[in-house]
Amino acid sequence: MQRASGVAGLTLGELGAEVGIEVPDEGVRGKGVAGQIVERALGASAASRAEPDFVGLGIELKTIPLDARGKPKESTFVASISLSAMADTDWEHSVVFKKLSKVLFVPVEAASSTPLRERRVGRAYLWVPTGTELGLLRTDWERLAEMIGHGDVEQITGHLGQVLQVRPKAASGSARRRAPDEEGAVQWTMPRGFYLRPSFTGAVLARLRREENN
DNA sequence: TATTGATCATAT
DNA sequence: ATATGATCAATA
Repeated sequence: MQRASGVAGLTLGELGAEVGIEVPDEGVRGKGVAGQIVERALGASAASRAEPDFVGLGIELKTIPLDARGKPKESTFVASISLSAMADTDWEHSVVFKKLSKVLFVPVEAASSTPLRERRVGRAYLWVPTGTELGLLRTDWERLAEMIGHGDVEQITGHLGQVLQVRPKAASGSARRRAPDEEGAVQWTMPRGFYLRPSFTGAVLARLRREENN
């Protein structure tokens, strides 16, 4: 938290220079760069592993783009899905549950009119989900996991899930992964990931702000 | 204009 | 290839 408060107010360009990461001019080339910069600045493991970023602390780091009103501009990617493993996993053992047990949200200005390098980093929030929040996540996760396990992955759209959704997560539209079909055999489908809806992360941040002021 | 589906960059 | 970091851009 001390490190996080130390980077609040800096721009991505300034912080990127400190940690040796160049900020691209084109927005399309800068996807993820805010996360990379903040990872290095705060000393996260910075490895692409299915574990929390701060392994010893069990804390997952997420930058979150906020608009001028302080609301999330985008959904928050949580984890890739091992489609073949979903049938044998329950909520408490899921990677989503593990990653969301503790999350450090680091806000970043998101107005597309502001060049990436001029966007400022905000004050961080440490989110530990309440029982209510966990219940919402669990309900969505179990519904989606059951569909995948039963071979109905192709029936899943981004419309499903009140707070947690499943959406494509791939380098291109031609990517394919193994998944169970309706008879338990293999079918090939698009890689997918779990994402938190902006309305949910917005409500979470609003709660954390309220509690800060009380 | 909000949301879903598609895509971009880096690391192992 | 597949995980991480996400945002872009077409659609509803």
